[in-house]
Amino acid sequence: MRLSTKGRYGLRAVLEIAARHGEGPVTTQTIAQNQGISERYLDQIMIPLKRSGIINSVRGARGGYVLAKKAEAIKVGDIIRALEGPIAPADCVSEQSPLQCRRQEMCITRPLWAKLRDSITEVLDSYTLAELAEEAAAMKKEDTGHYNI
Amino acid sequence: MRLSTKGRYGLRAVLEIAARHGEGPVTTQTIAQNQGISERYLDQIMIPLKRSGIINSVRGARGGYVLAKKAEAIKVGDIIRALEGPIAPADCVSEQSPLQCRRQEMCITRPLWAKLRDSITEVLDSYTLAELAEEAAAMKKEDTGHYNI
DNA sequence: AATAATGTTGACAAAAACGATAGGAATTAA
DNA sequence: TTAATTCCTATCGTTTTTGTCAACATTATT
Repeated sequence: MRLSTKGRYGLRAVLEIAARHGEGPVTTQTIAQNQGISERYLDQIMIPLKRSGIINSVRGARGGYVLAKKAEAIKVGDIIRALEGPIAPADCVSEQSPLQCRRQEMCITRPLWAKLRDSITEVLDSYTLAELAEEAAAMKKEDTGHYNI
Repeated sequence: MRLSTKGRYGLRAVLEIAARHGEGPVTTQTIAQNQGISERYLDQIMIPLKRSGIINSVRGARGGYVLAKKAEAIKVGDIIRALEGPIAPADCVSEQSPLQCRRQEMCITRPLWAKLRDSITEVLDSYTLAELAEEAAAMKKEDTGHYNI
């Protein structure tokens, strides 16, 4: 029951991009420095985020990353799914193509896992990037803006 | 966001013990056969379950495992915690001794992880073994009782 | 005494997570 | 056009997790 660093770093990265909206493309260097993440590792995280249509890249000098949609339209769940795959406490209740087990109509624990999955998605999909970025902006006024985890 | 086999197997094992209440101690052999789990692996799973006071062991011939308390008093969450550790989507919001990060009062994502943790525990602690075992008993009447995942 | 069961430890392999490195390819600014 | 900047991809190594197996000690029953 643990999120990997990929999902957590990814959310922070996108949050950083959202916070710098209006400054033009944000480089991985900027994100890595501000968030204390390895820049190379960050490179790998940005790829699936781009493929999922959450961010767009701008190549060349003065390039970087920008949000692909409005912050209001990006759910935290989208970011987690892009980086960690479909949400599934057990394979048999995966959001995408759940694994069929021999007697799932006889399985006692399956309904429990399904309820757990729904509960998780409900939380992750209830937060949009805009809501989180707003809080971030409020916090930044009081400090340097360096935040973690 | 995935439960390991330890937790899932463990729940099924305890469920099997609960279902065989009245038959005396249940051996790992019986459980392993019925659930299709490696007996050696099961050995390792039983240890933390015993340490957590969920089951008791009976050594020697005709020994095995029995529930340490009434099935009504055992929550699914207890079993998961015993086998997977404290519930924590991120270390900073662990149920037990959360890891302090430098500026947690400035962290934007932390409240989100905390809410996620609460949502997970709420589901896992809402199910008792008795409730699940009841369903299992009802199902067994209609079939051989071999169920998975 | 023999048997059947748990308790404990260690070793092991496979997979995933984590992070670093290197070398392009593409674009823009100068 | 050249050089700088940046994305992009692939690979590699380390560590941790996951899952399995085996050997031996301990205990209780028969």
